[in-house]
Amino acid sequence: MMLIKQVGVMVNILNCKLKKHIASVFKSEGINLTAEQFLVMDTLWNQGEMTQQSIAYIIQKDKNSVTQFIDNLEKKGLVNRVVDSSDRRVNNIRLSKAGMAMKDNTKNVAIDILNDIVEGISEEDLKTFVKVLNKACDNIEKLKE
Amino acid sequence: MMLIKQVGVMVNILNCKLKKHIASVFKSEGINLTAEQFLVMDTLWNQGEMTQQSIAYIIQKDKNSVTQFIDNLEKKGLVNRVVDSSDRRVNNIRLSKAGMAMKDNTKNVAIDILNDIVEGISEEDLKTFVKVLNKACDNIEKLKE
DNA sequence: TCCCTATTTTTGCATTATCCAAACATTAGG
DNA sequence: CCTAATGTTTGGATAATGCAAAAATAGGGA
Repeated sequence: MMLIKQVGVMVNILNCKLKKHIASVFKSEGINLTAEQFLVMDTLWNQGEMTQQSIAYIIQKDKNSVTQFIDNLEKKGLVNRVVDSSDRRVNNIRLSKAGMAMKDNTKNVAIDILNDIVEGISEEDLKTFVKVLNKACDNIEKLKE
Repeated sequence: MMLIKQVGVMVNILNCKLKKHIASVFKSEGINLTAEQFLVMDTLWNQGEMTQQSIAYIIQKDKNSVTQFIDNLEKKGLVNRVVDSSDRRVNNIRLSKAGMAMKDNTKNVAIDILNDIVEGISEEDLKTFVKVLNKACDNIEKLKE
């Protein structure tokens, strides 16, 4: 019972601390991205050009939020909207040269941040942690139906 | 490596889904509280009247955020600011009758939500999950120093 | 008592994330 | 063609969070 209550509170607290920490390290490293913008960039770095809809699906945000993320990334000159040649409703989001250029450094910084954060946690516990995260998300999805 | 990347993404996703789900269930149950406002109310229900600073410490938010939470809860008539008699800088936050009255129902709804969400997850995995959440938070705190 | 500093909270201002509903452009199916 | 569906944008709203400065009060010396 006590345990269950911790889940709700702690997920919220960890998420806030994590976002704040990422913002702070990114800033000190000269990386001008919010946590959410990083999620988008990371998706593009890993999987290349894709539609806003695919991005929304992968990072599990709604389309309005993604529109805004892309707006901000476009303002920063990191991505471009390219109208799809076979379906003109679709925007393909393409990394700009600047967006490409920051890939390696930013990914390294992100990996370092996460390594610092999981310091002292066993591989096994980490596996369980991710498993529970996924299961909880699935459960929430199922509750919607 | 893949595992570590999941941590950052999944914590963000779970937190969003959780907040959204709580908002939706609270709404359908006629409970007019955001997730953060609930954290404040729950703290007051459990520990009684306390200062904004103590609340901020317990729910791990900064003082500005807490000021806003209390503003909104006060507007809803759920809490009152009571100036401390021995130190007039301090506001003691006290539950109103309405704030008290919603306690049992709201706590039950919250417990039900969390039980639904951890459905199918073993007690042991849940313990590990909470342990990792706490450890990760601690790690972030230590990185600040 | 008076001054300086520390503490608790508020204010003002800004950014960001998120939501909803409606609009828009385009495509696809009958 | 026309209608329905799809991908995206827009407008309008609330909320969380951050920073810096201000306001009110307390407390410790000189």
